[in-house]
Amino acid sequence: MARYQAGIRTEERILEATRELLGEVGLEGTTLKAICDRAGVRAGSFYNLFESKDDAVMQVVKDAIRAVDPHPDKDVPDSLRELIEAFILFITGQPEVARVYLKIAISGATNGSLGDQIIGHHQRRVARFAAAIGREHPEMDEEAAVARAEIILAALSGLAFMWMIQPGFDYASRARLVSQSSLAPE
Amino acid sequence: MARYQAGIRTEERILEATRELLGEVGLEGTTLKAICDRAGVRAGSFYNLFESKDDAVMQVVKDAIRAVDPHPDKDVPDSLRELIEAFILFITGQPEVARVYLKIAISGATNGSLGDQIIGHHQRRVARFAAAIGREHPEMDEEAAVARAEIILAALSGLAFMWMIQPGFDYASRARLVSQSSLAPE
DNA sequence: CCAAACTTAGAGCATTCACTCAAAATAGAG
DNA sequence: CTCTATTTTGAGTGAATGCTCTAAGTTTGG
Repeated sequence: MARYQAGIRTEERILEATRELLGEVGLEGTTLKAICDRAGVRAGSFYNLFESKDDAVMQVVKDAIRAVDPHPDKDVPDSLRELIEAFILFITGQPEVARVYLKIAISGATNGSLGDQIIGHHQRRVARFAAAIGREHPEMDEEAAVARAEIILAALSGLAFMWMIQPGFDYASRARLVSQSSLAPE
Repeated sequence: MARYQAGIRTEERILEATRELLGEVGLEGTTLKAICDRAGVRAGSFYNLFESKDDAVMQVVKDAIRAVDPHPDKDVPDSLRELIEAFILFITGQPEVARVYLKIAISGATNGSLGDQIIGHHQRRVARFAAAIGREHPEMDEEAAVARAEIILAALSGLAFMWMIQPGFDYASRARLVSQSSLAPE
């Protein structure tokens, strides 16, 4: 299954087109035709490289998350502060991709693989936050750490929600308040 | 424009069908055909009574909000605690309609009238929360009251988000913690 | 019972969507 | 250069979608 250069470049063009469209016109406007038009490709080529439209969208979302992941190589444990900063960067750095993420997550897992994958990612994120909290507060039992992780993520998500509705909302600084208050002793 | 009884009953059946469908299959599954099938009505009748599909969805969402509104008659000012309880009731009482609300809000106002209306409603809600806070804390200036209202709504929304992703999440009690902490002096 | 107003039916329209497929074109290894 | 594997094309499919329109039917007030 040796790839040719042409195919690899086409794949990149398609992902770039998908990323741009998600940013410009949201998930609704990111149709297959729109992706193909922008990438300068016909539908057949798209399906030679991707399983489905959702496949391409999911890759873009995953890339965006990965781009701000503090330690994509899994061996280094991350601090809560780093994780929170990564979340802030994810929301502020690619707001429209983040919007898609939240939207799909809210839509639930009934919609098929896209929702399933994002919810799965979210739950792994909760676990990662909880692990960091557990590491920094050894006196806390696991249940309490998970509860705190959920609250922190709820706050970060809720602030993101407000920001997306009210463009003037100062997301980053409010989110850092969450960081401070959550890092303080109970 | 005197209404006949038949038309009024049909309108109610359509709204009931829409409400049920939003709860059972979400916004995606609530198609015109599904609504009409369940209401036992043809498309023509639907459009005799509603401007568009979004019109019917919007009425359902508005009704749900209104049903838990502490003081629909505007003269009585509401307390912050009442407003928070109303929000909790909105989320827990009709979770799937609330899901639709959050989803449309996140989708933004570019999607047309549905998004516009929900964002408008949201902003009125912020103002109402801020007014209640201002009433209960006369020493606080207006800007601070608005900021606090935004944070409270962000927390409530974020918790709702978590609940929708993790069904085991105990929304009501966590949300009441927001209530307590936000009612405490600064 | 009449007539005007309102309601309903239901076929059908125009559009959009994600996706398929067989054949032509091209790239790359030997 | 040749031969094979990969890539690209682009018309086409079938299934949805929201919505329209006209003719027929029903309700209501007088």
